Amino acid sequence: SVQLEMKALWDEFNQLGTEMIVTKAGRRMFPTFQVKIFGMDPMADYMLLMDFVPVDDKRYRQVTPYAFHSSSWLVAGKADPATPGRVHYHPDSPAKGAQWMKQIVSFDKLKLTNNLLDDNGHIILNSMHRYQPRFHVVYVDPRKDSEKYAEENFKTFVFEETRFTAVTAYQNHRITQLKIASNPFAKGFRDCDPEDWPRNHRPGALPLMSAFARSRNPVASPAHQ
Amino acid sequence: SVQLEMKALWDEFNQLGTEMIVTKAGRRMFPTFQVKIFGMDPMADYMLLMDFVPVDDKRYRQVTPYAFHSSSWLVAGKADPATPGRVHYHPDSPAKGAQWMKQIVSFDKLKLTNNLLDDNGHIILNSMHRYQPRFHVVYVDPRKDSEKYAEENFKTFVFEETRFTAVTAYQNHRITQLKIASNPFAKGFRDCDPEDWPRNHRPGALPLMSAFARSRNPVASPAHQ
DNA sequence: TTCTTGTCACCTAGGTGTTAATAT
DNA sequence: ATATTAACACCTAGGTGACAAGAA
Repeated sequence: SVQLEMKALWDEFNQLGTEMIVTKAGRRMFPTFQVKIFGMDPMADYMLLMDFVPVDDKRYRQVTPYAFHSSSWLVAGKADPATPGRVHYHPDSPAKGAQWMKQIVSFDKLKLTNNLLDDNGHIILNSMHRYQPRFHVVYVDPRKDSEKYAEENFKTFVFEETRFTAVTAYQNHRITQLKIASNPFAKGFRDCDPEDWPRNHRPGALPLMSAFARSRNPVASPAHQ
Repeated sequence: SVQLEMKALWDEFNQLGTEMIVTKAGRRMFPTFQVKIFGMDPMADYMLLMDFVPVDDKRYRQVTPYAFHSSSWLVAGKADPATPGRVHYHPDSPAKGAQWMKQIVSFDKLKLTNNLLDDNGHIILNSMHRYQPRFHVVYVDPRKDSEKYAEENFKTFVFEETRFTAVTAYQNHRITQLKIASNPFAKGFRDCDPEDWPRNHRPGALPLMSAFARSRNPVASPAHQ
């Protein structure tokens, strides 16, 4: 069995409608997909991997800018042609069950891109489409004709609270604020509670949102030469 | 067969008498021990590891400060009691031969410590003693009674130019300068040739040494109160 | 006196959202 | 009008030798 780590945080994002940035160079997910695993054979080898499947066949649109705080999306038509269905193997694969079970397994090397020609092995997604991450455990069968048992050596786990919309820029300002509040790498954009987060964070108690229009980069205004 | 990477740099250090810092928290080696590997069975599993053996049974002493530029050492007596003979497994172990051969194998996670009670799995060495790094390749024998074949499934490689003296502070100023000149993390201490190194570096052409007594930290000179 | 320790400024390396400019 | 890109300030995380103070 598998337990999703940081479930409370995932739930908080999911309630607002999680968005994940995709870039040409590849962007990590936040929250990071992390799991605790139970019930493996400690001595057997396993491969761990993830893939991403479309939640529906729709393409989404930004809502009018003045509803930026809203979490609503407009359906903009049918989905774009499917992207190459890549998978991401956890870099420690293959490893023994004992190794996988003795600590949290973190997919923090996984990156999302919208570059259809990506050759860094990143996961390719269509922006403005919704995706469901999936987690797969593959038992490395020592038998010679292991291909025949592929079916039974394969187990898939889906956590619906990890669904998200791929975007090139955040659409919902509350998602932006929750990312800033909870991702250590975005600390530079925080306004308040320099020490209250994430130590004393209770899920459900949302952080104070900062004023919308605060300029934090007074430098470098090339001013349209 | 195995080929040592950055051999020219190792030679340059070795000529001066390589020193490696050991600290309580653990310090990486520089140069980093890196190898290219040839002739493995691409489909077989291997473990790669390193250990460190004393070069002699001597303890060394600092020479008088006014000979700081010299690379000479005084023998200070017999070696201290041997440290726990730890080994460092390359973190990617075990992996297929194909995986090991397709790129340079770098032991950049290996750290040296002088803390006999270290529980971070670092290599424990005695300061002021000389050591020879060794590189071992272990074939993971799929046979049930693999223990019996341990002898033949084991191969050791020694590069004498990687010998060094463990120290808590550099003894030879020319070693310090060569470290500063060639280690990217020490760039803050460089005086000259901000771009000539290491791009245009030819082994044998030693970098210009900076003036000995140049204060780069004008702050905090308590001046012997 | 010789050696070790802990702190520090200064780097490398790379993950954030912001912003202005560009593309569609 | 909407979506994407690239440069950037500002972080996290951690690897350097210098230095002063402490230990042996």
